[in-house]
Amino acid sequence: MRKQEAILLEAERQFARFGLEGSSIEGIAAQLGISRQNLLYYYASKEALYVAVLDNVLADWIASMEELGSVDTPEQAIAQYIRAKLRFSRERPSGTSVFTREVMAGAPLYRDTLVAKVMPALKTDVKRLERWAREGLIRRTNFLHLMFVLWASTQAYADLAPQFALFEGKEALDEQDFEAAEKLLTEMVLRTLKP
Amino acid sequence: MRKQEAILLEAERQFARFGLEGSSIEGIAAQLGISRQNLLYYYASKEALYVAVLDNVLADWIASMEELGSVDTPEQAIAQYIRAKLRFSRERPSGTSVFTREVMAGAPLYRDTLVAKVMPALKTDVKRLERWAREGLIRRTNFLHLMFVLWASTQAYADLAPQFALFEGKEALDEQDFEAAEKLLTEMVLRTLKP
Amino acid sequence: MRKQEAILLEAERQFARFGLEGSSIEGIAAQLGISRQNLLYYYASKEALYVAVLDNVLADWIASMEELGSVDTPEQAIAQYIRAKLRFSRERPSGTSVFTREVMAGAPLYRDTLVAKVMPALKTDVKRLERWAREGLIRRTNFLHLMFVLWASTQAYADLAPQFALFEGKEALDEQDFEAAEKLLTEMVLRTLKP
Amino acid sequence: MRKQEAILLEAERQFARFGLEGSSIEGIAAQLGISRQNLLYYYASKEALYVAVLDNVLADWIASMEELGSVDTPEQAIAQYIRAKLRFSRERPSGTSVFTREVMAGAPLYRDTLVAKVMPALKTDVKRLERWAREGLIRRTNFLHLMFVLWASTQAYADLAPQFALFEGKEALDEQDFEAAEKLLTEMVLRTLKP
DNA sequence: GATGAATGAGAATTCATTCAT
DNA sequence: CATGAATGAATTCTCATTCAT
Repeated sequence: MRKQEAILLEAERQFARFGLEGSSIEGIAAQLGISRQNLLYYYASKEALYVAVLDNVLADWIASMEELGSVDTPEQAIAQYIRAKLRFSRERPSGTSVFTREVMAGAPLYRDTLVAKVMPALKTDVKRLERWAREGLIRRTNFLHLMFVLWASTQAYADLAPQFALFEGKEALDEQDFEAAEKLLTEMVLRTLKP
Repeated sequence: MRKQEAILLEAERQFARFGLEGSSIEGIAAQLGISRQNLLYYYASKEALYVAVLDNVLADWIASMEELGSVDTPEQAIAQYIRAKLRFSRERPSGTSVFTREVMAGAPLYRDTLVAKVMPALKTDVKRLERWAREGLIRRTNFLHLMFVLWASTQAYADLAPQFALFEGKEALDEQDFEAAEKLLTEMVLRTLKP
Repeated sequence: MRKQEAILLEAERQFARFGLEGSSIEGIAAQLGISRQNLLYYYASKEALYVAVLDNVLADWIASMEELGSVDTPEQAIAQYIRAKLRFSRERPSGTSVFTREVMAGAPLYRDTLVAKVMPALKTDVKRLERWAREGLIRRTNFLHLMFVLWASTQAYADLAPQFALFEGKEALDEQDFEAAEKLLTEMVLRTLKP
Repeated sequence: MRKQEAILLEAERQFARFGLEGSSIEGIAAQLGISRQNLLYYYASKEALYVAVLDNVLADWIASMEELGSVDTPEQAIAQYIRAKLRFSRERPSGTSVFTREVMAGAPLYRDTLVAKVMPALKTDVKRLERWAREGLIRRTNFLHLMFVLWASTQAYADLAPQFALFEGKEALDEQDFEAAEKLLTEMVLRTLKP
């Protein structure tokens, strides 16, 4: 269905910007040139639409992070992780922000999914870092908080992009910003983990 | 007035969690045990209250960051900056989050203040880092993005605290988390900037 | 058509319980496992369905009351009338209640049919009672109101059945209740009419 | 508050005629010349208003039935009961009908109150009849169902009044009808209970 | 200061109904 | 026959705000 996806994307955009309560079904439908009731034909309620948006973003996010398994060295793995996460922030800033908003609200509607799907990925990453540390490939540090910092930083290039751009005197972040961010973050982590 | 401040703090808490549209004057007043008309006596409108909250948070934030000037070495300065920002995230998580939300929405109501009051501080910090780099005290890197990363990370310990806590299996972040974060971030930045 | 009747019966059940406005085409269709559009294929509108239900109930009611003509004594006639009406209340409680609801609403959609088809039957009954009174077979009393009372009482064993059952501590009225009602009502009327 | 009562009475009238779902807050408010929101200022929701109506009717009904205690003979008691119940049907037909509608729907919102407040009164009445029977003052019969019949009949003079009037060719039931009903019902019961 | 009363604006849903396929 | 798609009309309810006291 073309239409369902269009609704999903527009809803994502508005939820990201205005939050669940700040967005209206009317506003989303209007932007798409359809009637409010027609939108409700596809998604039975605002909340259902919201959850569908989260589901959709999460699925894409998981897909985009999955390609990372087949990497040899810690350096490559870390560089790839940062690149993938930043790319997602760049290509899907709204999706990223909807998640941040949900988390900031205490994840009232998405806590279970967060625990079921996001937490395991994080735990796997931490365990891999710990294994590498045991093998002497990287220096030991607080890997969980390292992941938090990486998560927060890469996320911010979507969530806080307007502020960053404003401070740079730009309309929006551009490719150079994302390259600089990637370079810096990779540098920071690699230096931190150098044995 | 005791009451004005109480209103401000409760509003801050609710705006942080539910956003501007997700919060209601009624809800804030109810939590304080006063009538919504009485609240409106102190703050003429919801938007006025919201701006007052932002003003209040910003003033406290600026105050808490100002003590940093009189420090000798880059190492001390950076350690202090991270400590101060994390302390603010810990002690004023709601205030921090209200700001993040406002920024995520594109700062519709607070853009000018952001430019007038926050940007200069950031520019000063960046310039100081550049001076130190010229003096050979620290390694040159993209200082602006470094500040972004620091901002994002420290902010996240307020905004994403529920998620971090959830992933740790805790009810809320505790002192150890903030200490770990401070240690890790300082370590990361210092290693990044080591000449 | 099997289906038309199934629709009619399910609609009768829901109209009886929730009223015309309290019932929805969707709800009736769902109970039958068909789509609401399909239901509308058989009955062009909700109102049409409602009238069809009333027509259907009325036809069956008239049929069930018609067998009464060929009875010899007043006693037998009265006993039979009460039995027939109670049996209808028992076997077709929903149909009975749809009628009561319509009447309570002032019969906005069914007044004419009521006058054309129900009133004559009532008048016939009253006239027969008056004839018997003239012949000295029964005591004279207000026969019209007697019929009202009989109508109301027998009807109530459908309409108010949930309340009666509740007061008896039962889930629903059972055979004994209907037998008791029949016995009592017959007794009451016969004693009332004994010359 | 004059206004609260006015709302209650108008709501009673409309709920009686159109049912809970068939009535609209807008319609009730319009009839009173106030805004929909103003009505909601007094009663927080449609359901709350509905329950308030039922509470109000029940209180008045209980009050109107309470005067019956101080009566000497069964004959007087029965006559008084019928008179009181019919008077209530006459003076408060809407209140009576709201109750009937609620019961017909299976008492989804008022079952508990029905059990707590109405059932005891009925049980008391039945017990009193049984005591009189033991004392030989009245003939024994099924007193519970006798009460049901009385309830149904007297109730019908409110609920089915439009139909009765229609059958009599009147606009509405008048004093004579209620007198006839009272006379007939009393007669019926007394004859039924004559030892 | 504080609150009862009132309202305009808007938002989410529900629902009957139509139309094309 | 049956249903996916779409919409107009209501309807409940929430909420910020105003005003009088």
